[in-house]
Amino acid sequence: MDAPKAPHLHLSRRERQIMDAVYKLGRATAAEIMAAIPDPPGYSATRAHLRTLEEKGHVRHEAEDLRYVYLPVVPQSKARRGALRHLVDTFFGGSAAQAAAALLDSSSSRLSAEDLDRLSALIEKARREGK
Amino acid sequence: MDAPKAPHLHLSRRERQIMDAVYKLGRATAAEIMAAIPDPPGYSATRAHLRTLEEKGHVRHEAEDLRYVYLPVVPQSKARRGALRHLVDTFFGGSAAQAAAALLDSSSSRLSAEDLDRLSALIEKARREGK
DNA sequence: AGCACTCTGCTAGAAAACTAGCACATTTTC
DNA sequence: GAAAATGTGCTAGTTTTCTAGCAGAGTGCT
Repeated sequence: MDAPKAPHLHLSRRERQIMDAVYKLGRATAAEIMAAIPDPPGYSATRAHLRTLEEKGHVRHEAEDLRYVYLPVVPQSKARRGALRHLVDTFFGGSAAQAAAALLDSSSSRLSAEDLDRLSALIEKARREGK
Repeated sequence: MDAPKAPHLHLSRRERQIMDAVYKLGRATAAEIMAAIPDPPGYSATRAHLRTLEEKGHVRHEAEDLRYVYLPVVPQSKARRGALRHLVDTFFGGSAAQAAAALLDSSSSRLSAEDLDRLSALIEKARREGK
């Protein structure tokens, strides 16, 4: 039992930025990760942080084509849940519904018809289950 | 223009925890904030961080009944947007729909009938606007 | 008044984060 | 097979973060 439950909780600023990049990219080299960070550290610093993160159990690496490709230890699907829970908790008083409403509202123009259908279906499902 | 656009981006670990507490509580004293942090710093440390955060323009305080009550400078409604955008971007490939789906899916049992109605209405609205 | 309590501001030392640069290894190019 | 590129591990120094403790100010109680 070494993999942390809540990935983001105790990370420093840089470590968090790097983990964000890793989750965003899925799998990436040090150079790619560095490039994905807004206010990027140097290459050397990035690698050092990645080594630290690996030691802490947040990422692992695979040797691929002569370099290391880094991957999150906690899979994106799990990490998502934690991140969502945290956000809902701190910004929406724990109400997932309010958070969902904010999502629908803020980017209504970008949702495709298929997206809307899919969401409607989920709501119907929730209705049935809740009944 | 001194208030930061993306509140969470450059904060240290403790500062981020404190800002989370401030947003969660809305307005709170140093003691309340400290109590709201999982792995809390000492009272003295909390106050020191609050002073730093105030200096950086993240929080302000009002004297109330002999103590200071701290409030976020960027209102929750704005901060939410940024937080959502960031989360959607790093964990859901930029797809708000996927994020919303995850929200509906993960906590379907907790959504009330009213919540579901409200969400349905939002979806309908989006459909009309998108058409 | 004197004492206890609670809060603030400040400061300095410890701890952690952050970073650049070097040495070594492997592959590619000439 | 030498030189250039590219990648790794490591280490040590600087900077920032984090923290506890103390002094002062205000309030309320006896």
